[in-house]
Amino acid sequence: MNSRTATAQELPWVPFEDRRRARDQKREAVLRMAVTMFLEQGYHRTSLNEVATRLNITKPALYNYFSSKEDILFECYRLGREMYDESIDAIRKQDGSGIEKLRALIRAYASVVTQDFGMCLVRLDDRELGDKQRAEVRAAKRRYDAAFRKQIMAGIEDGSIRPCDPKLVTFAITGALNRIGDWYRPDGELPVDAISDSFAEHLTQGLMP
Amino acid sequence: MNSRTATAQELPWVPFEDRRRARDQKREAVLRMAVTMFLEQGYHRTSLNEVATRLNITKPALYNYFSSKEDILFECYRLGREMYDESIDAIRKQDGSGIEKLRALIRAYASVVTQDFGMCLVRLDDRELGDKQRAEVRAAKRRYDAAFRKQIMAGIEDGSIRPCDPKLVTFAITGALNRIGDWYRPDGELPVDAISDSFAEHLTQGLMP
DNA sequence: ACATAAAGTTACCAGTGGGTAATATATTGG
DNA sequence: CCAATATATTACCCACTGGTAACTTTATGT
Repeated sequence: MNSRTATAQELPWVPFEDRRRARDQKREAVLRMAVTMFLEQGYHRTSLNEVATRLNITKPALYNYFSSKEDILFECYRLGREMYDESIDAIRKQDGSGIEKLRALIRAYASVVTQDFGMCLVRLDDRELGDKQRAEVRAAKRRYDAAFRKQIMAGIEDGSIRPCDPKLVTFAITGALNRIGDWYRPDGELPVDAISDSFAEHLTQGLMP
Repeated sequence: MNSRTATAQELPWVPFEDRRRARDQKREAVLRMAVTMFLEQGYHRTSLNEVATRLNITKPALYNYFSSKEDILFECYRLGREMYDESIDAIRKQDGSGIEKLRALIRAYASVVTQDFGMCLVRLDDRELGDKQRAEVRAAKRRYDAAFRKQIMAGIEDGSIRPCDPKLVTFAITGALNRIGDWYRPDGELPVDAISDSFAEHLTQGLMP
């Protein structure tokens, strides 16, 4: 709980001076604070006043970096999406049997979904966004889903996974993975590695021929 | 009040009962509409004005049945909880091997989680509730979790499930199940039975000795 | 050192939404 | 028919929040 407490971050705004920091760093600091608070309290229950106060600035200052609250949320999604995209691309380039790559995919996904920006993609409600931005986010989500499905089909192809319904199996796997954010605590007793290993194991155990 | 109670034993109890029933029906209609809209649009984006309008009444009329918006939400949770409790109790009384009962539990849970009141328990944010009510809801969620965990342990006991970490396996199973509400559509091509069968199959496949 | 732009602050606005008070309207029991 | 009760409506209030305007302060380039 405390390890993710909002004030625990390092702030580019020291109460008084030393405000000579790069714009991008400040922008990112806003995003880090925002995503943390959105996850902690929920999007609606987090006011921009609160976010600003915890950054040692005032609300209108946020509008130097973002055009709206929704914009902040969307940028959080963007950073999250980059994490997923990179992870998935990395796996795609690897080689190995279908089931091995599926396990790697599960582990990679688990490691992203346990971090703030990755978590926000599966825990925050994308219905807050406007049509265009929401469409972008949903397209990304569908791509991640498709990555799993393709990997399962590849496994069936090469015989490392026994025939099954890729769609339903994907739902089961991503469902289990997405929900990690609901119970995972960074300072808890279960390290990410243990979780991802166990999930990679258990969720693919029944898929072997 | 007192004189009415006395006369109530004679005859006119029936019309009174009728009235009370009418009231309960209306109350329930409010809840059904509310939960549907909460799930459709999200809790915050659903105003009581909207709910009332769709019921052909006005907002203050809602306060005849509920004391606050939060109260409405909590009562939705209550109905949902009843569904889970009944399902789980029914399974508990059955007999069969550990893994068979685990599969039954998965199927039962899936059938609840695809209905509005059941869905609201896993999709709506219980942080909207006040401390006391939230505690109640979370306690219920923990009980459902415990039901799975116990069932897995019982299966390990009787040899129908091979040794594993009940906690992590429970997380994986309930995670997959809870997320059904994110993609399930009542009018879609996948009937509930197909989903629950597939999940009961896939999620326990790797648990056999 | 000074002009200028960037970055912050104070003060404020407007829309929204939960909730209430006063009131009107049926419905029921006597 | 009358009194009482339940139920609904209209007309509000008020707190909060996202967002903006105008002004002040700070940093920077020449």
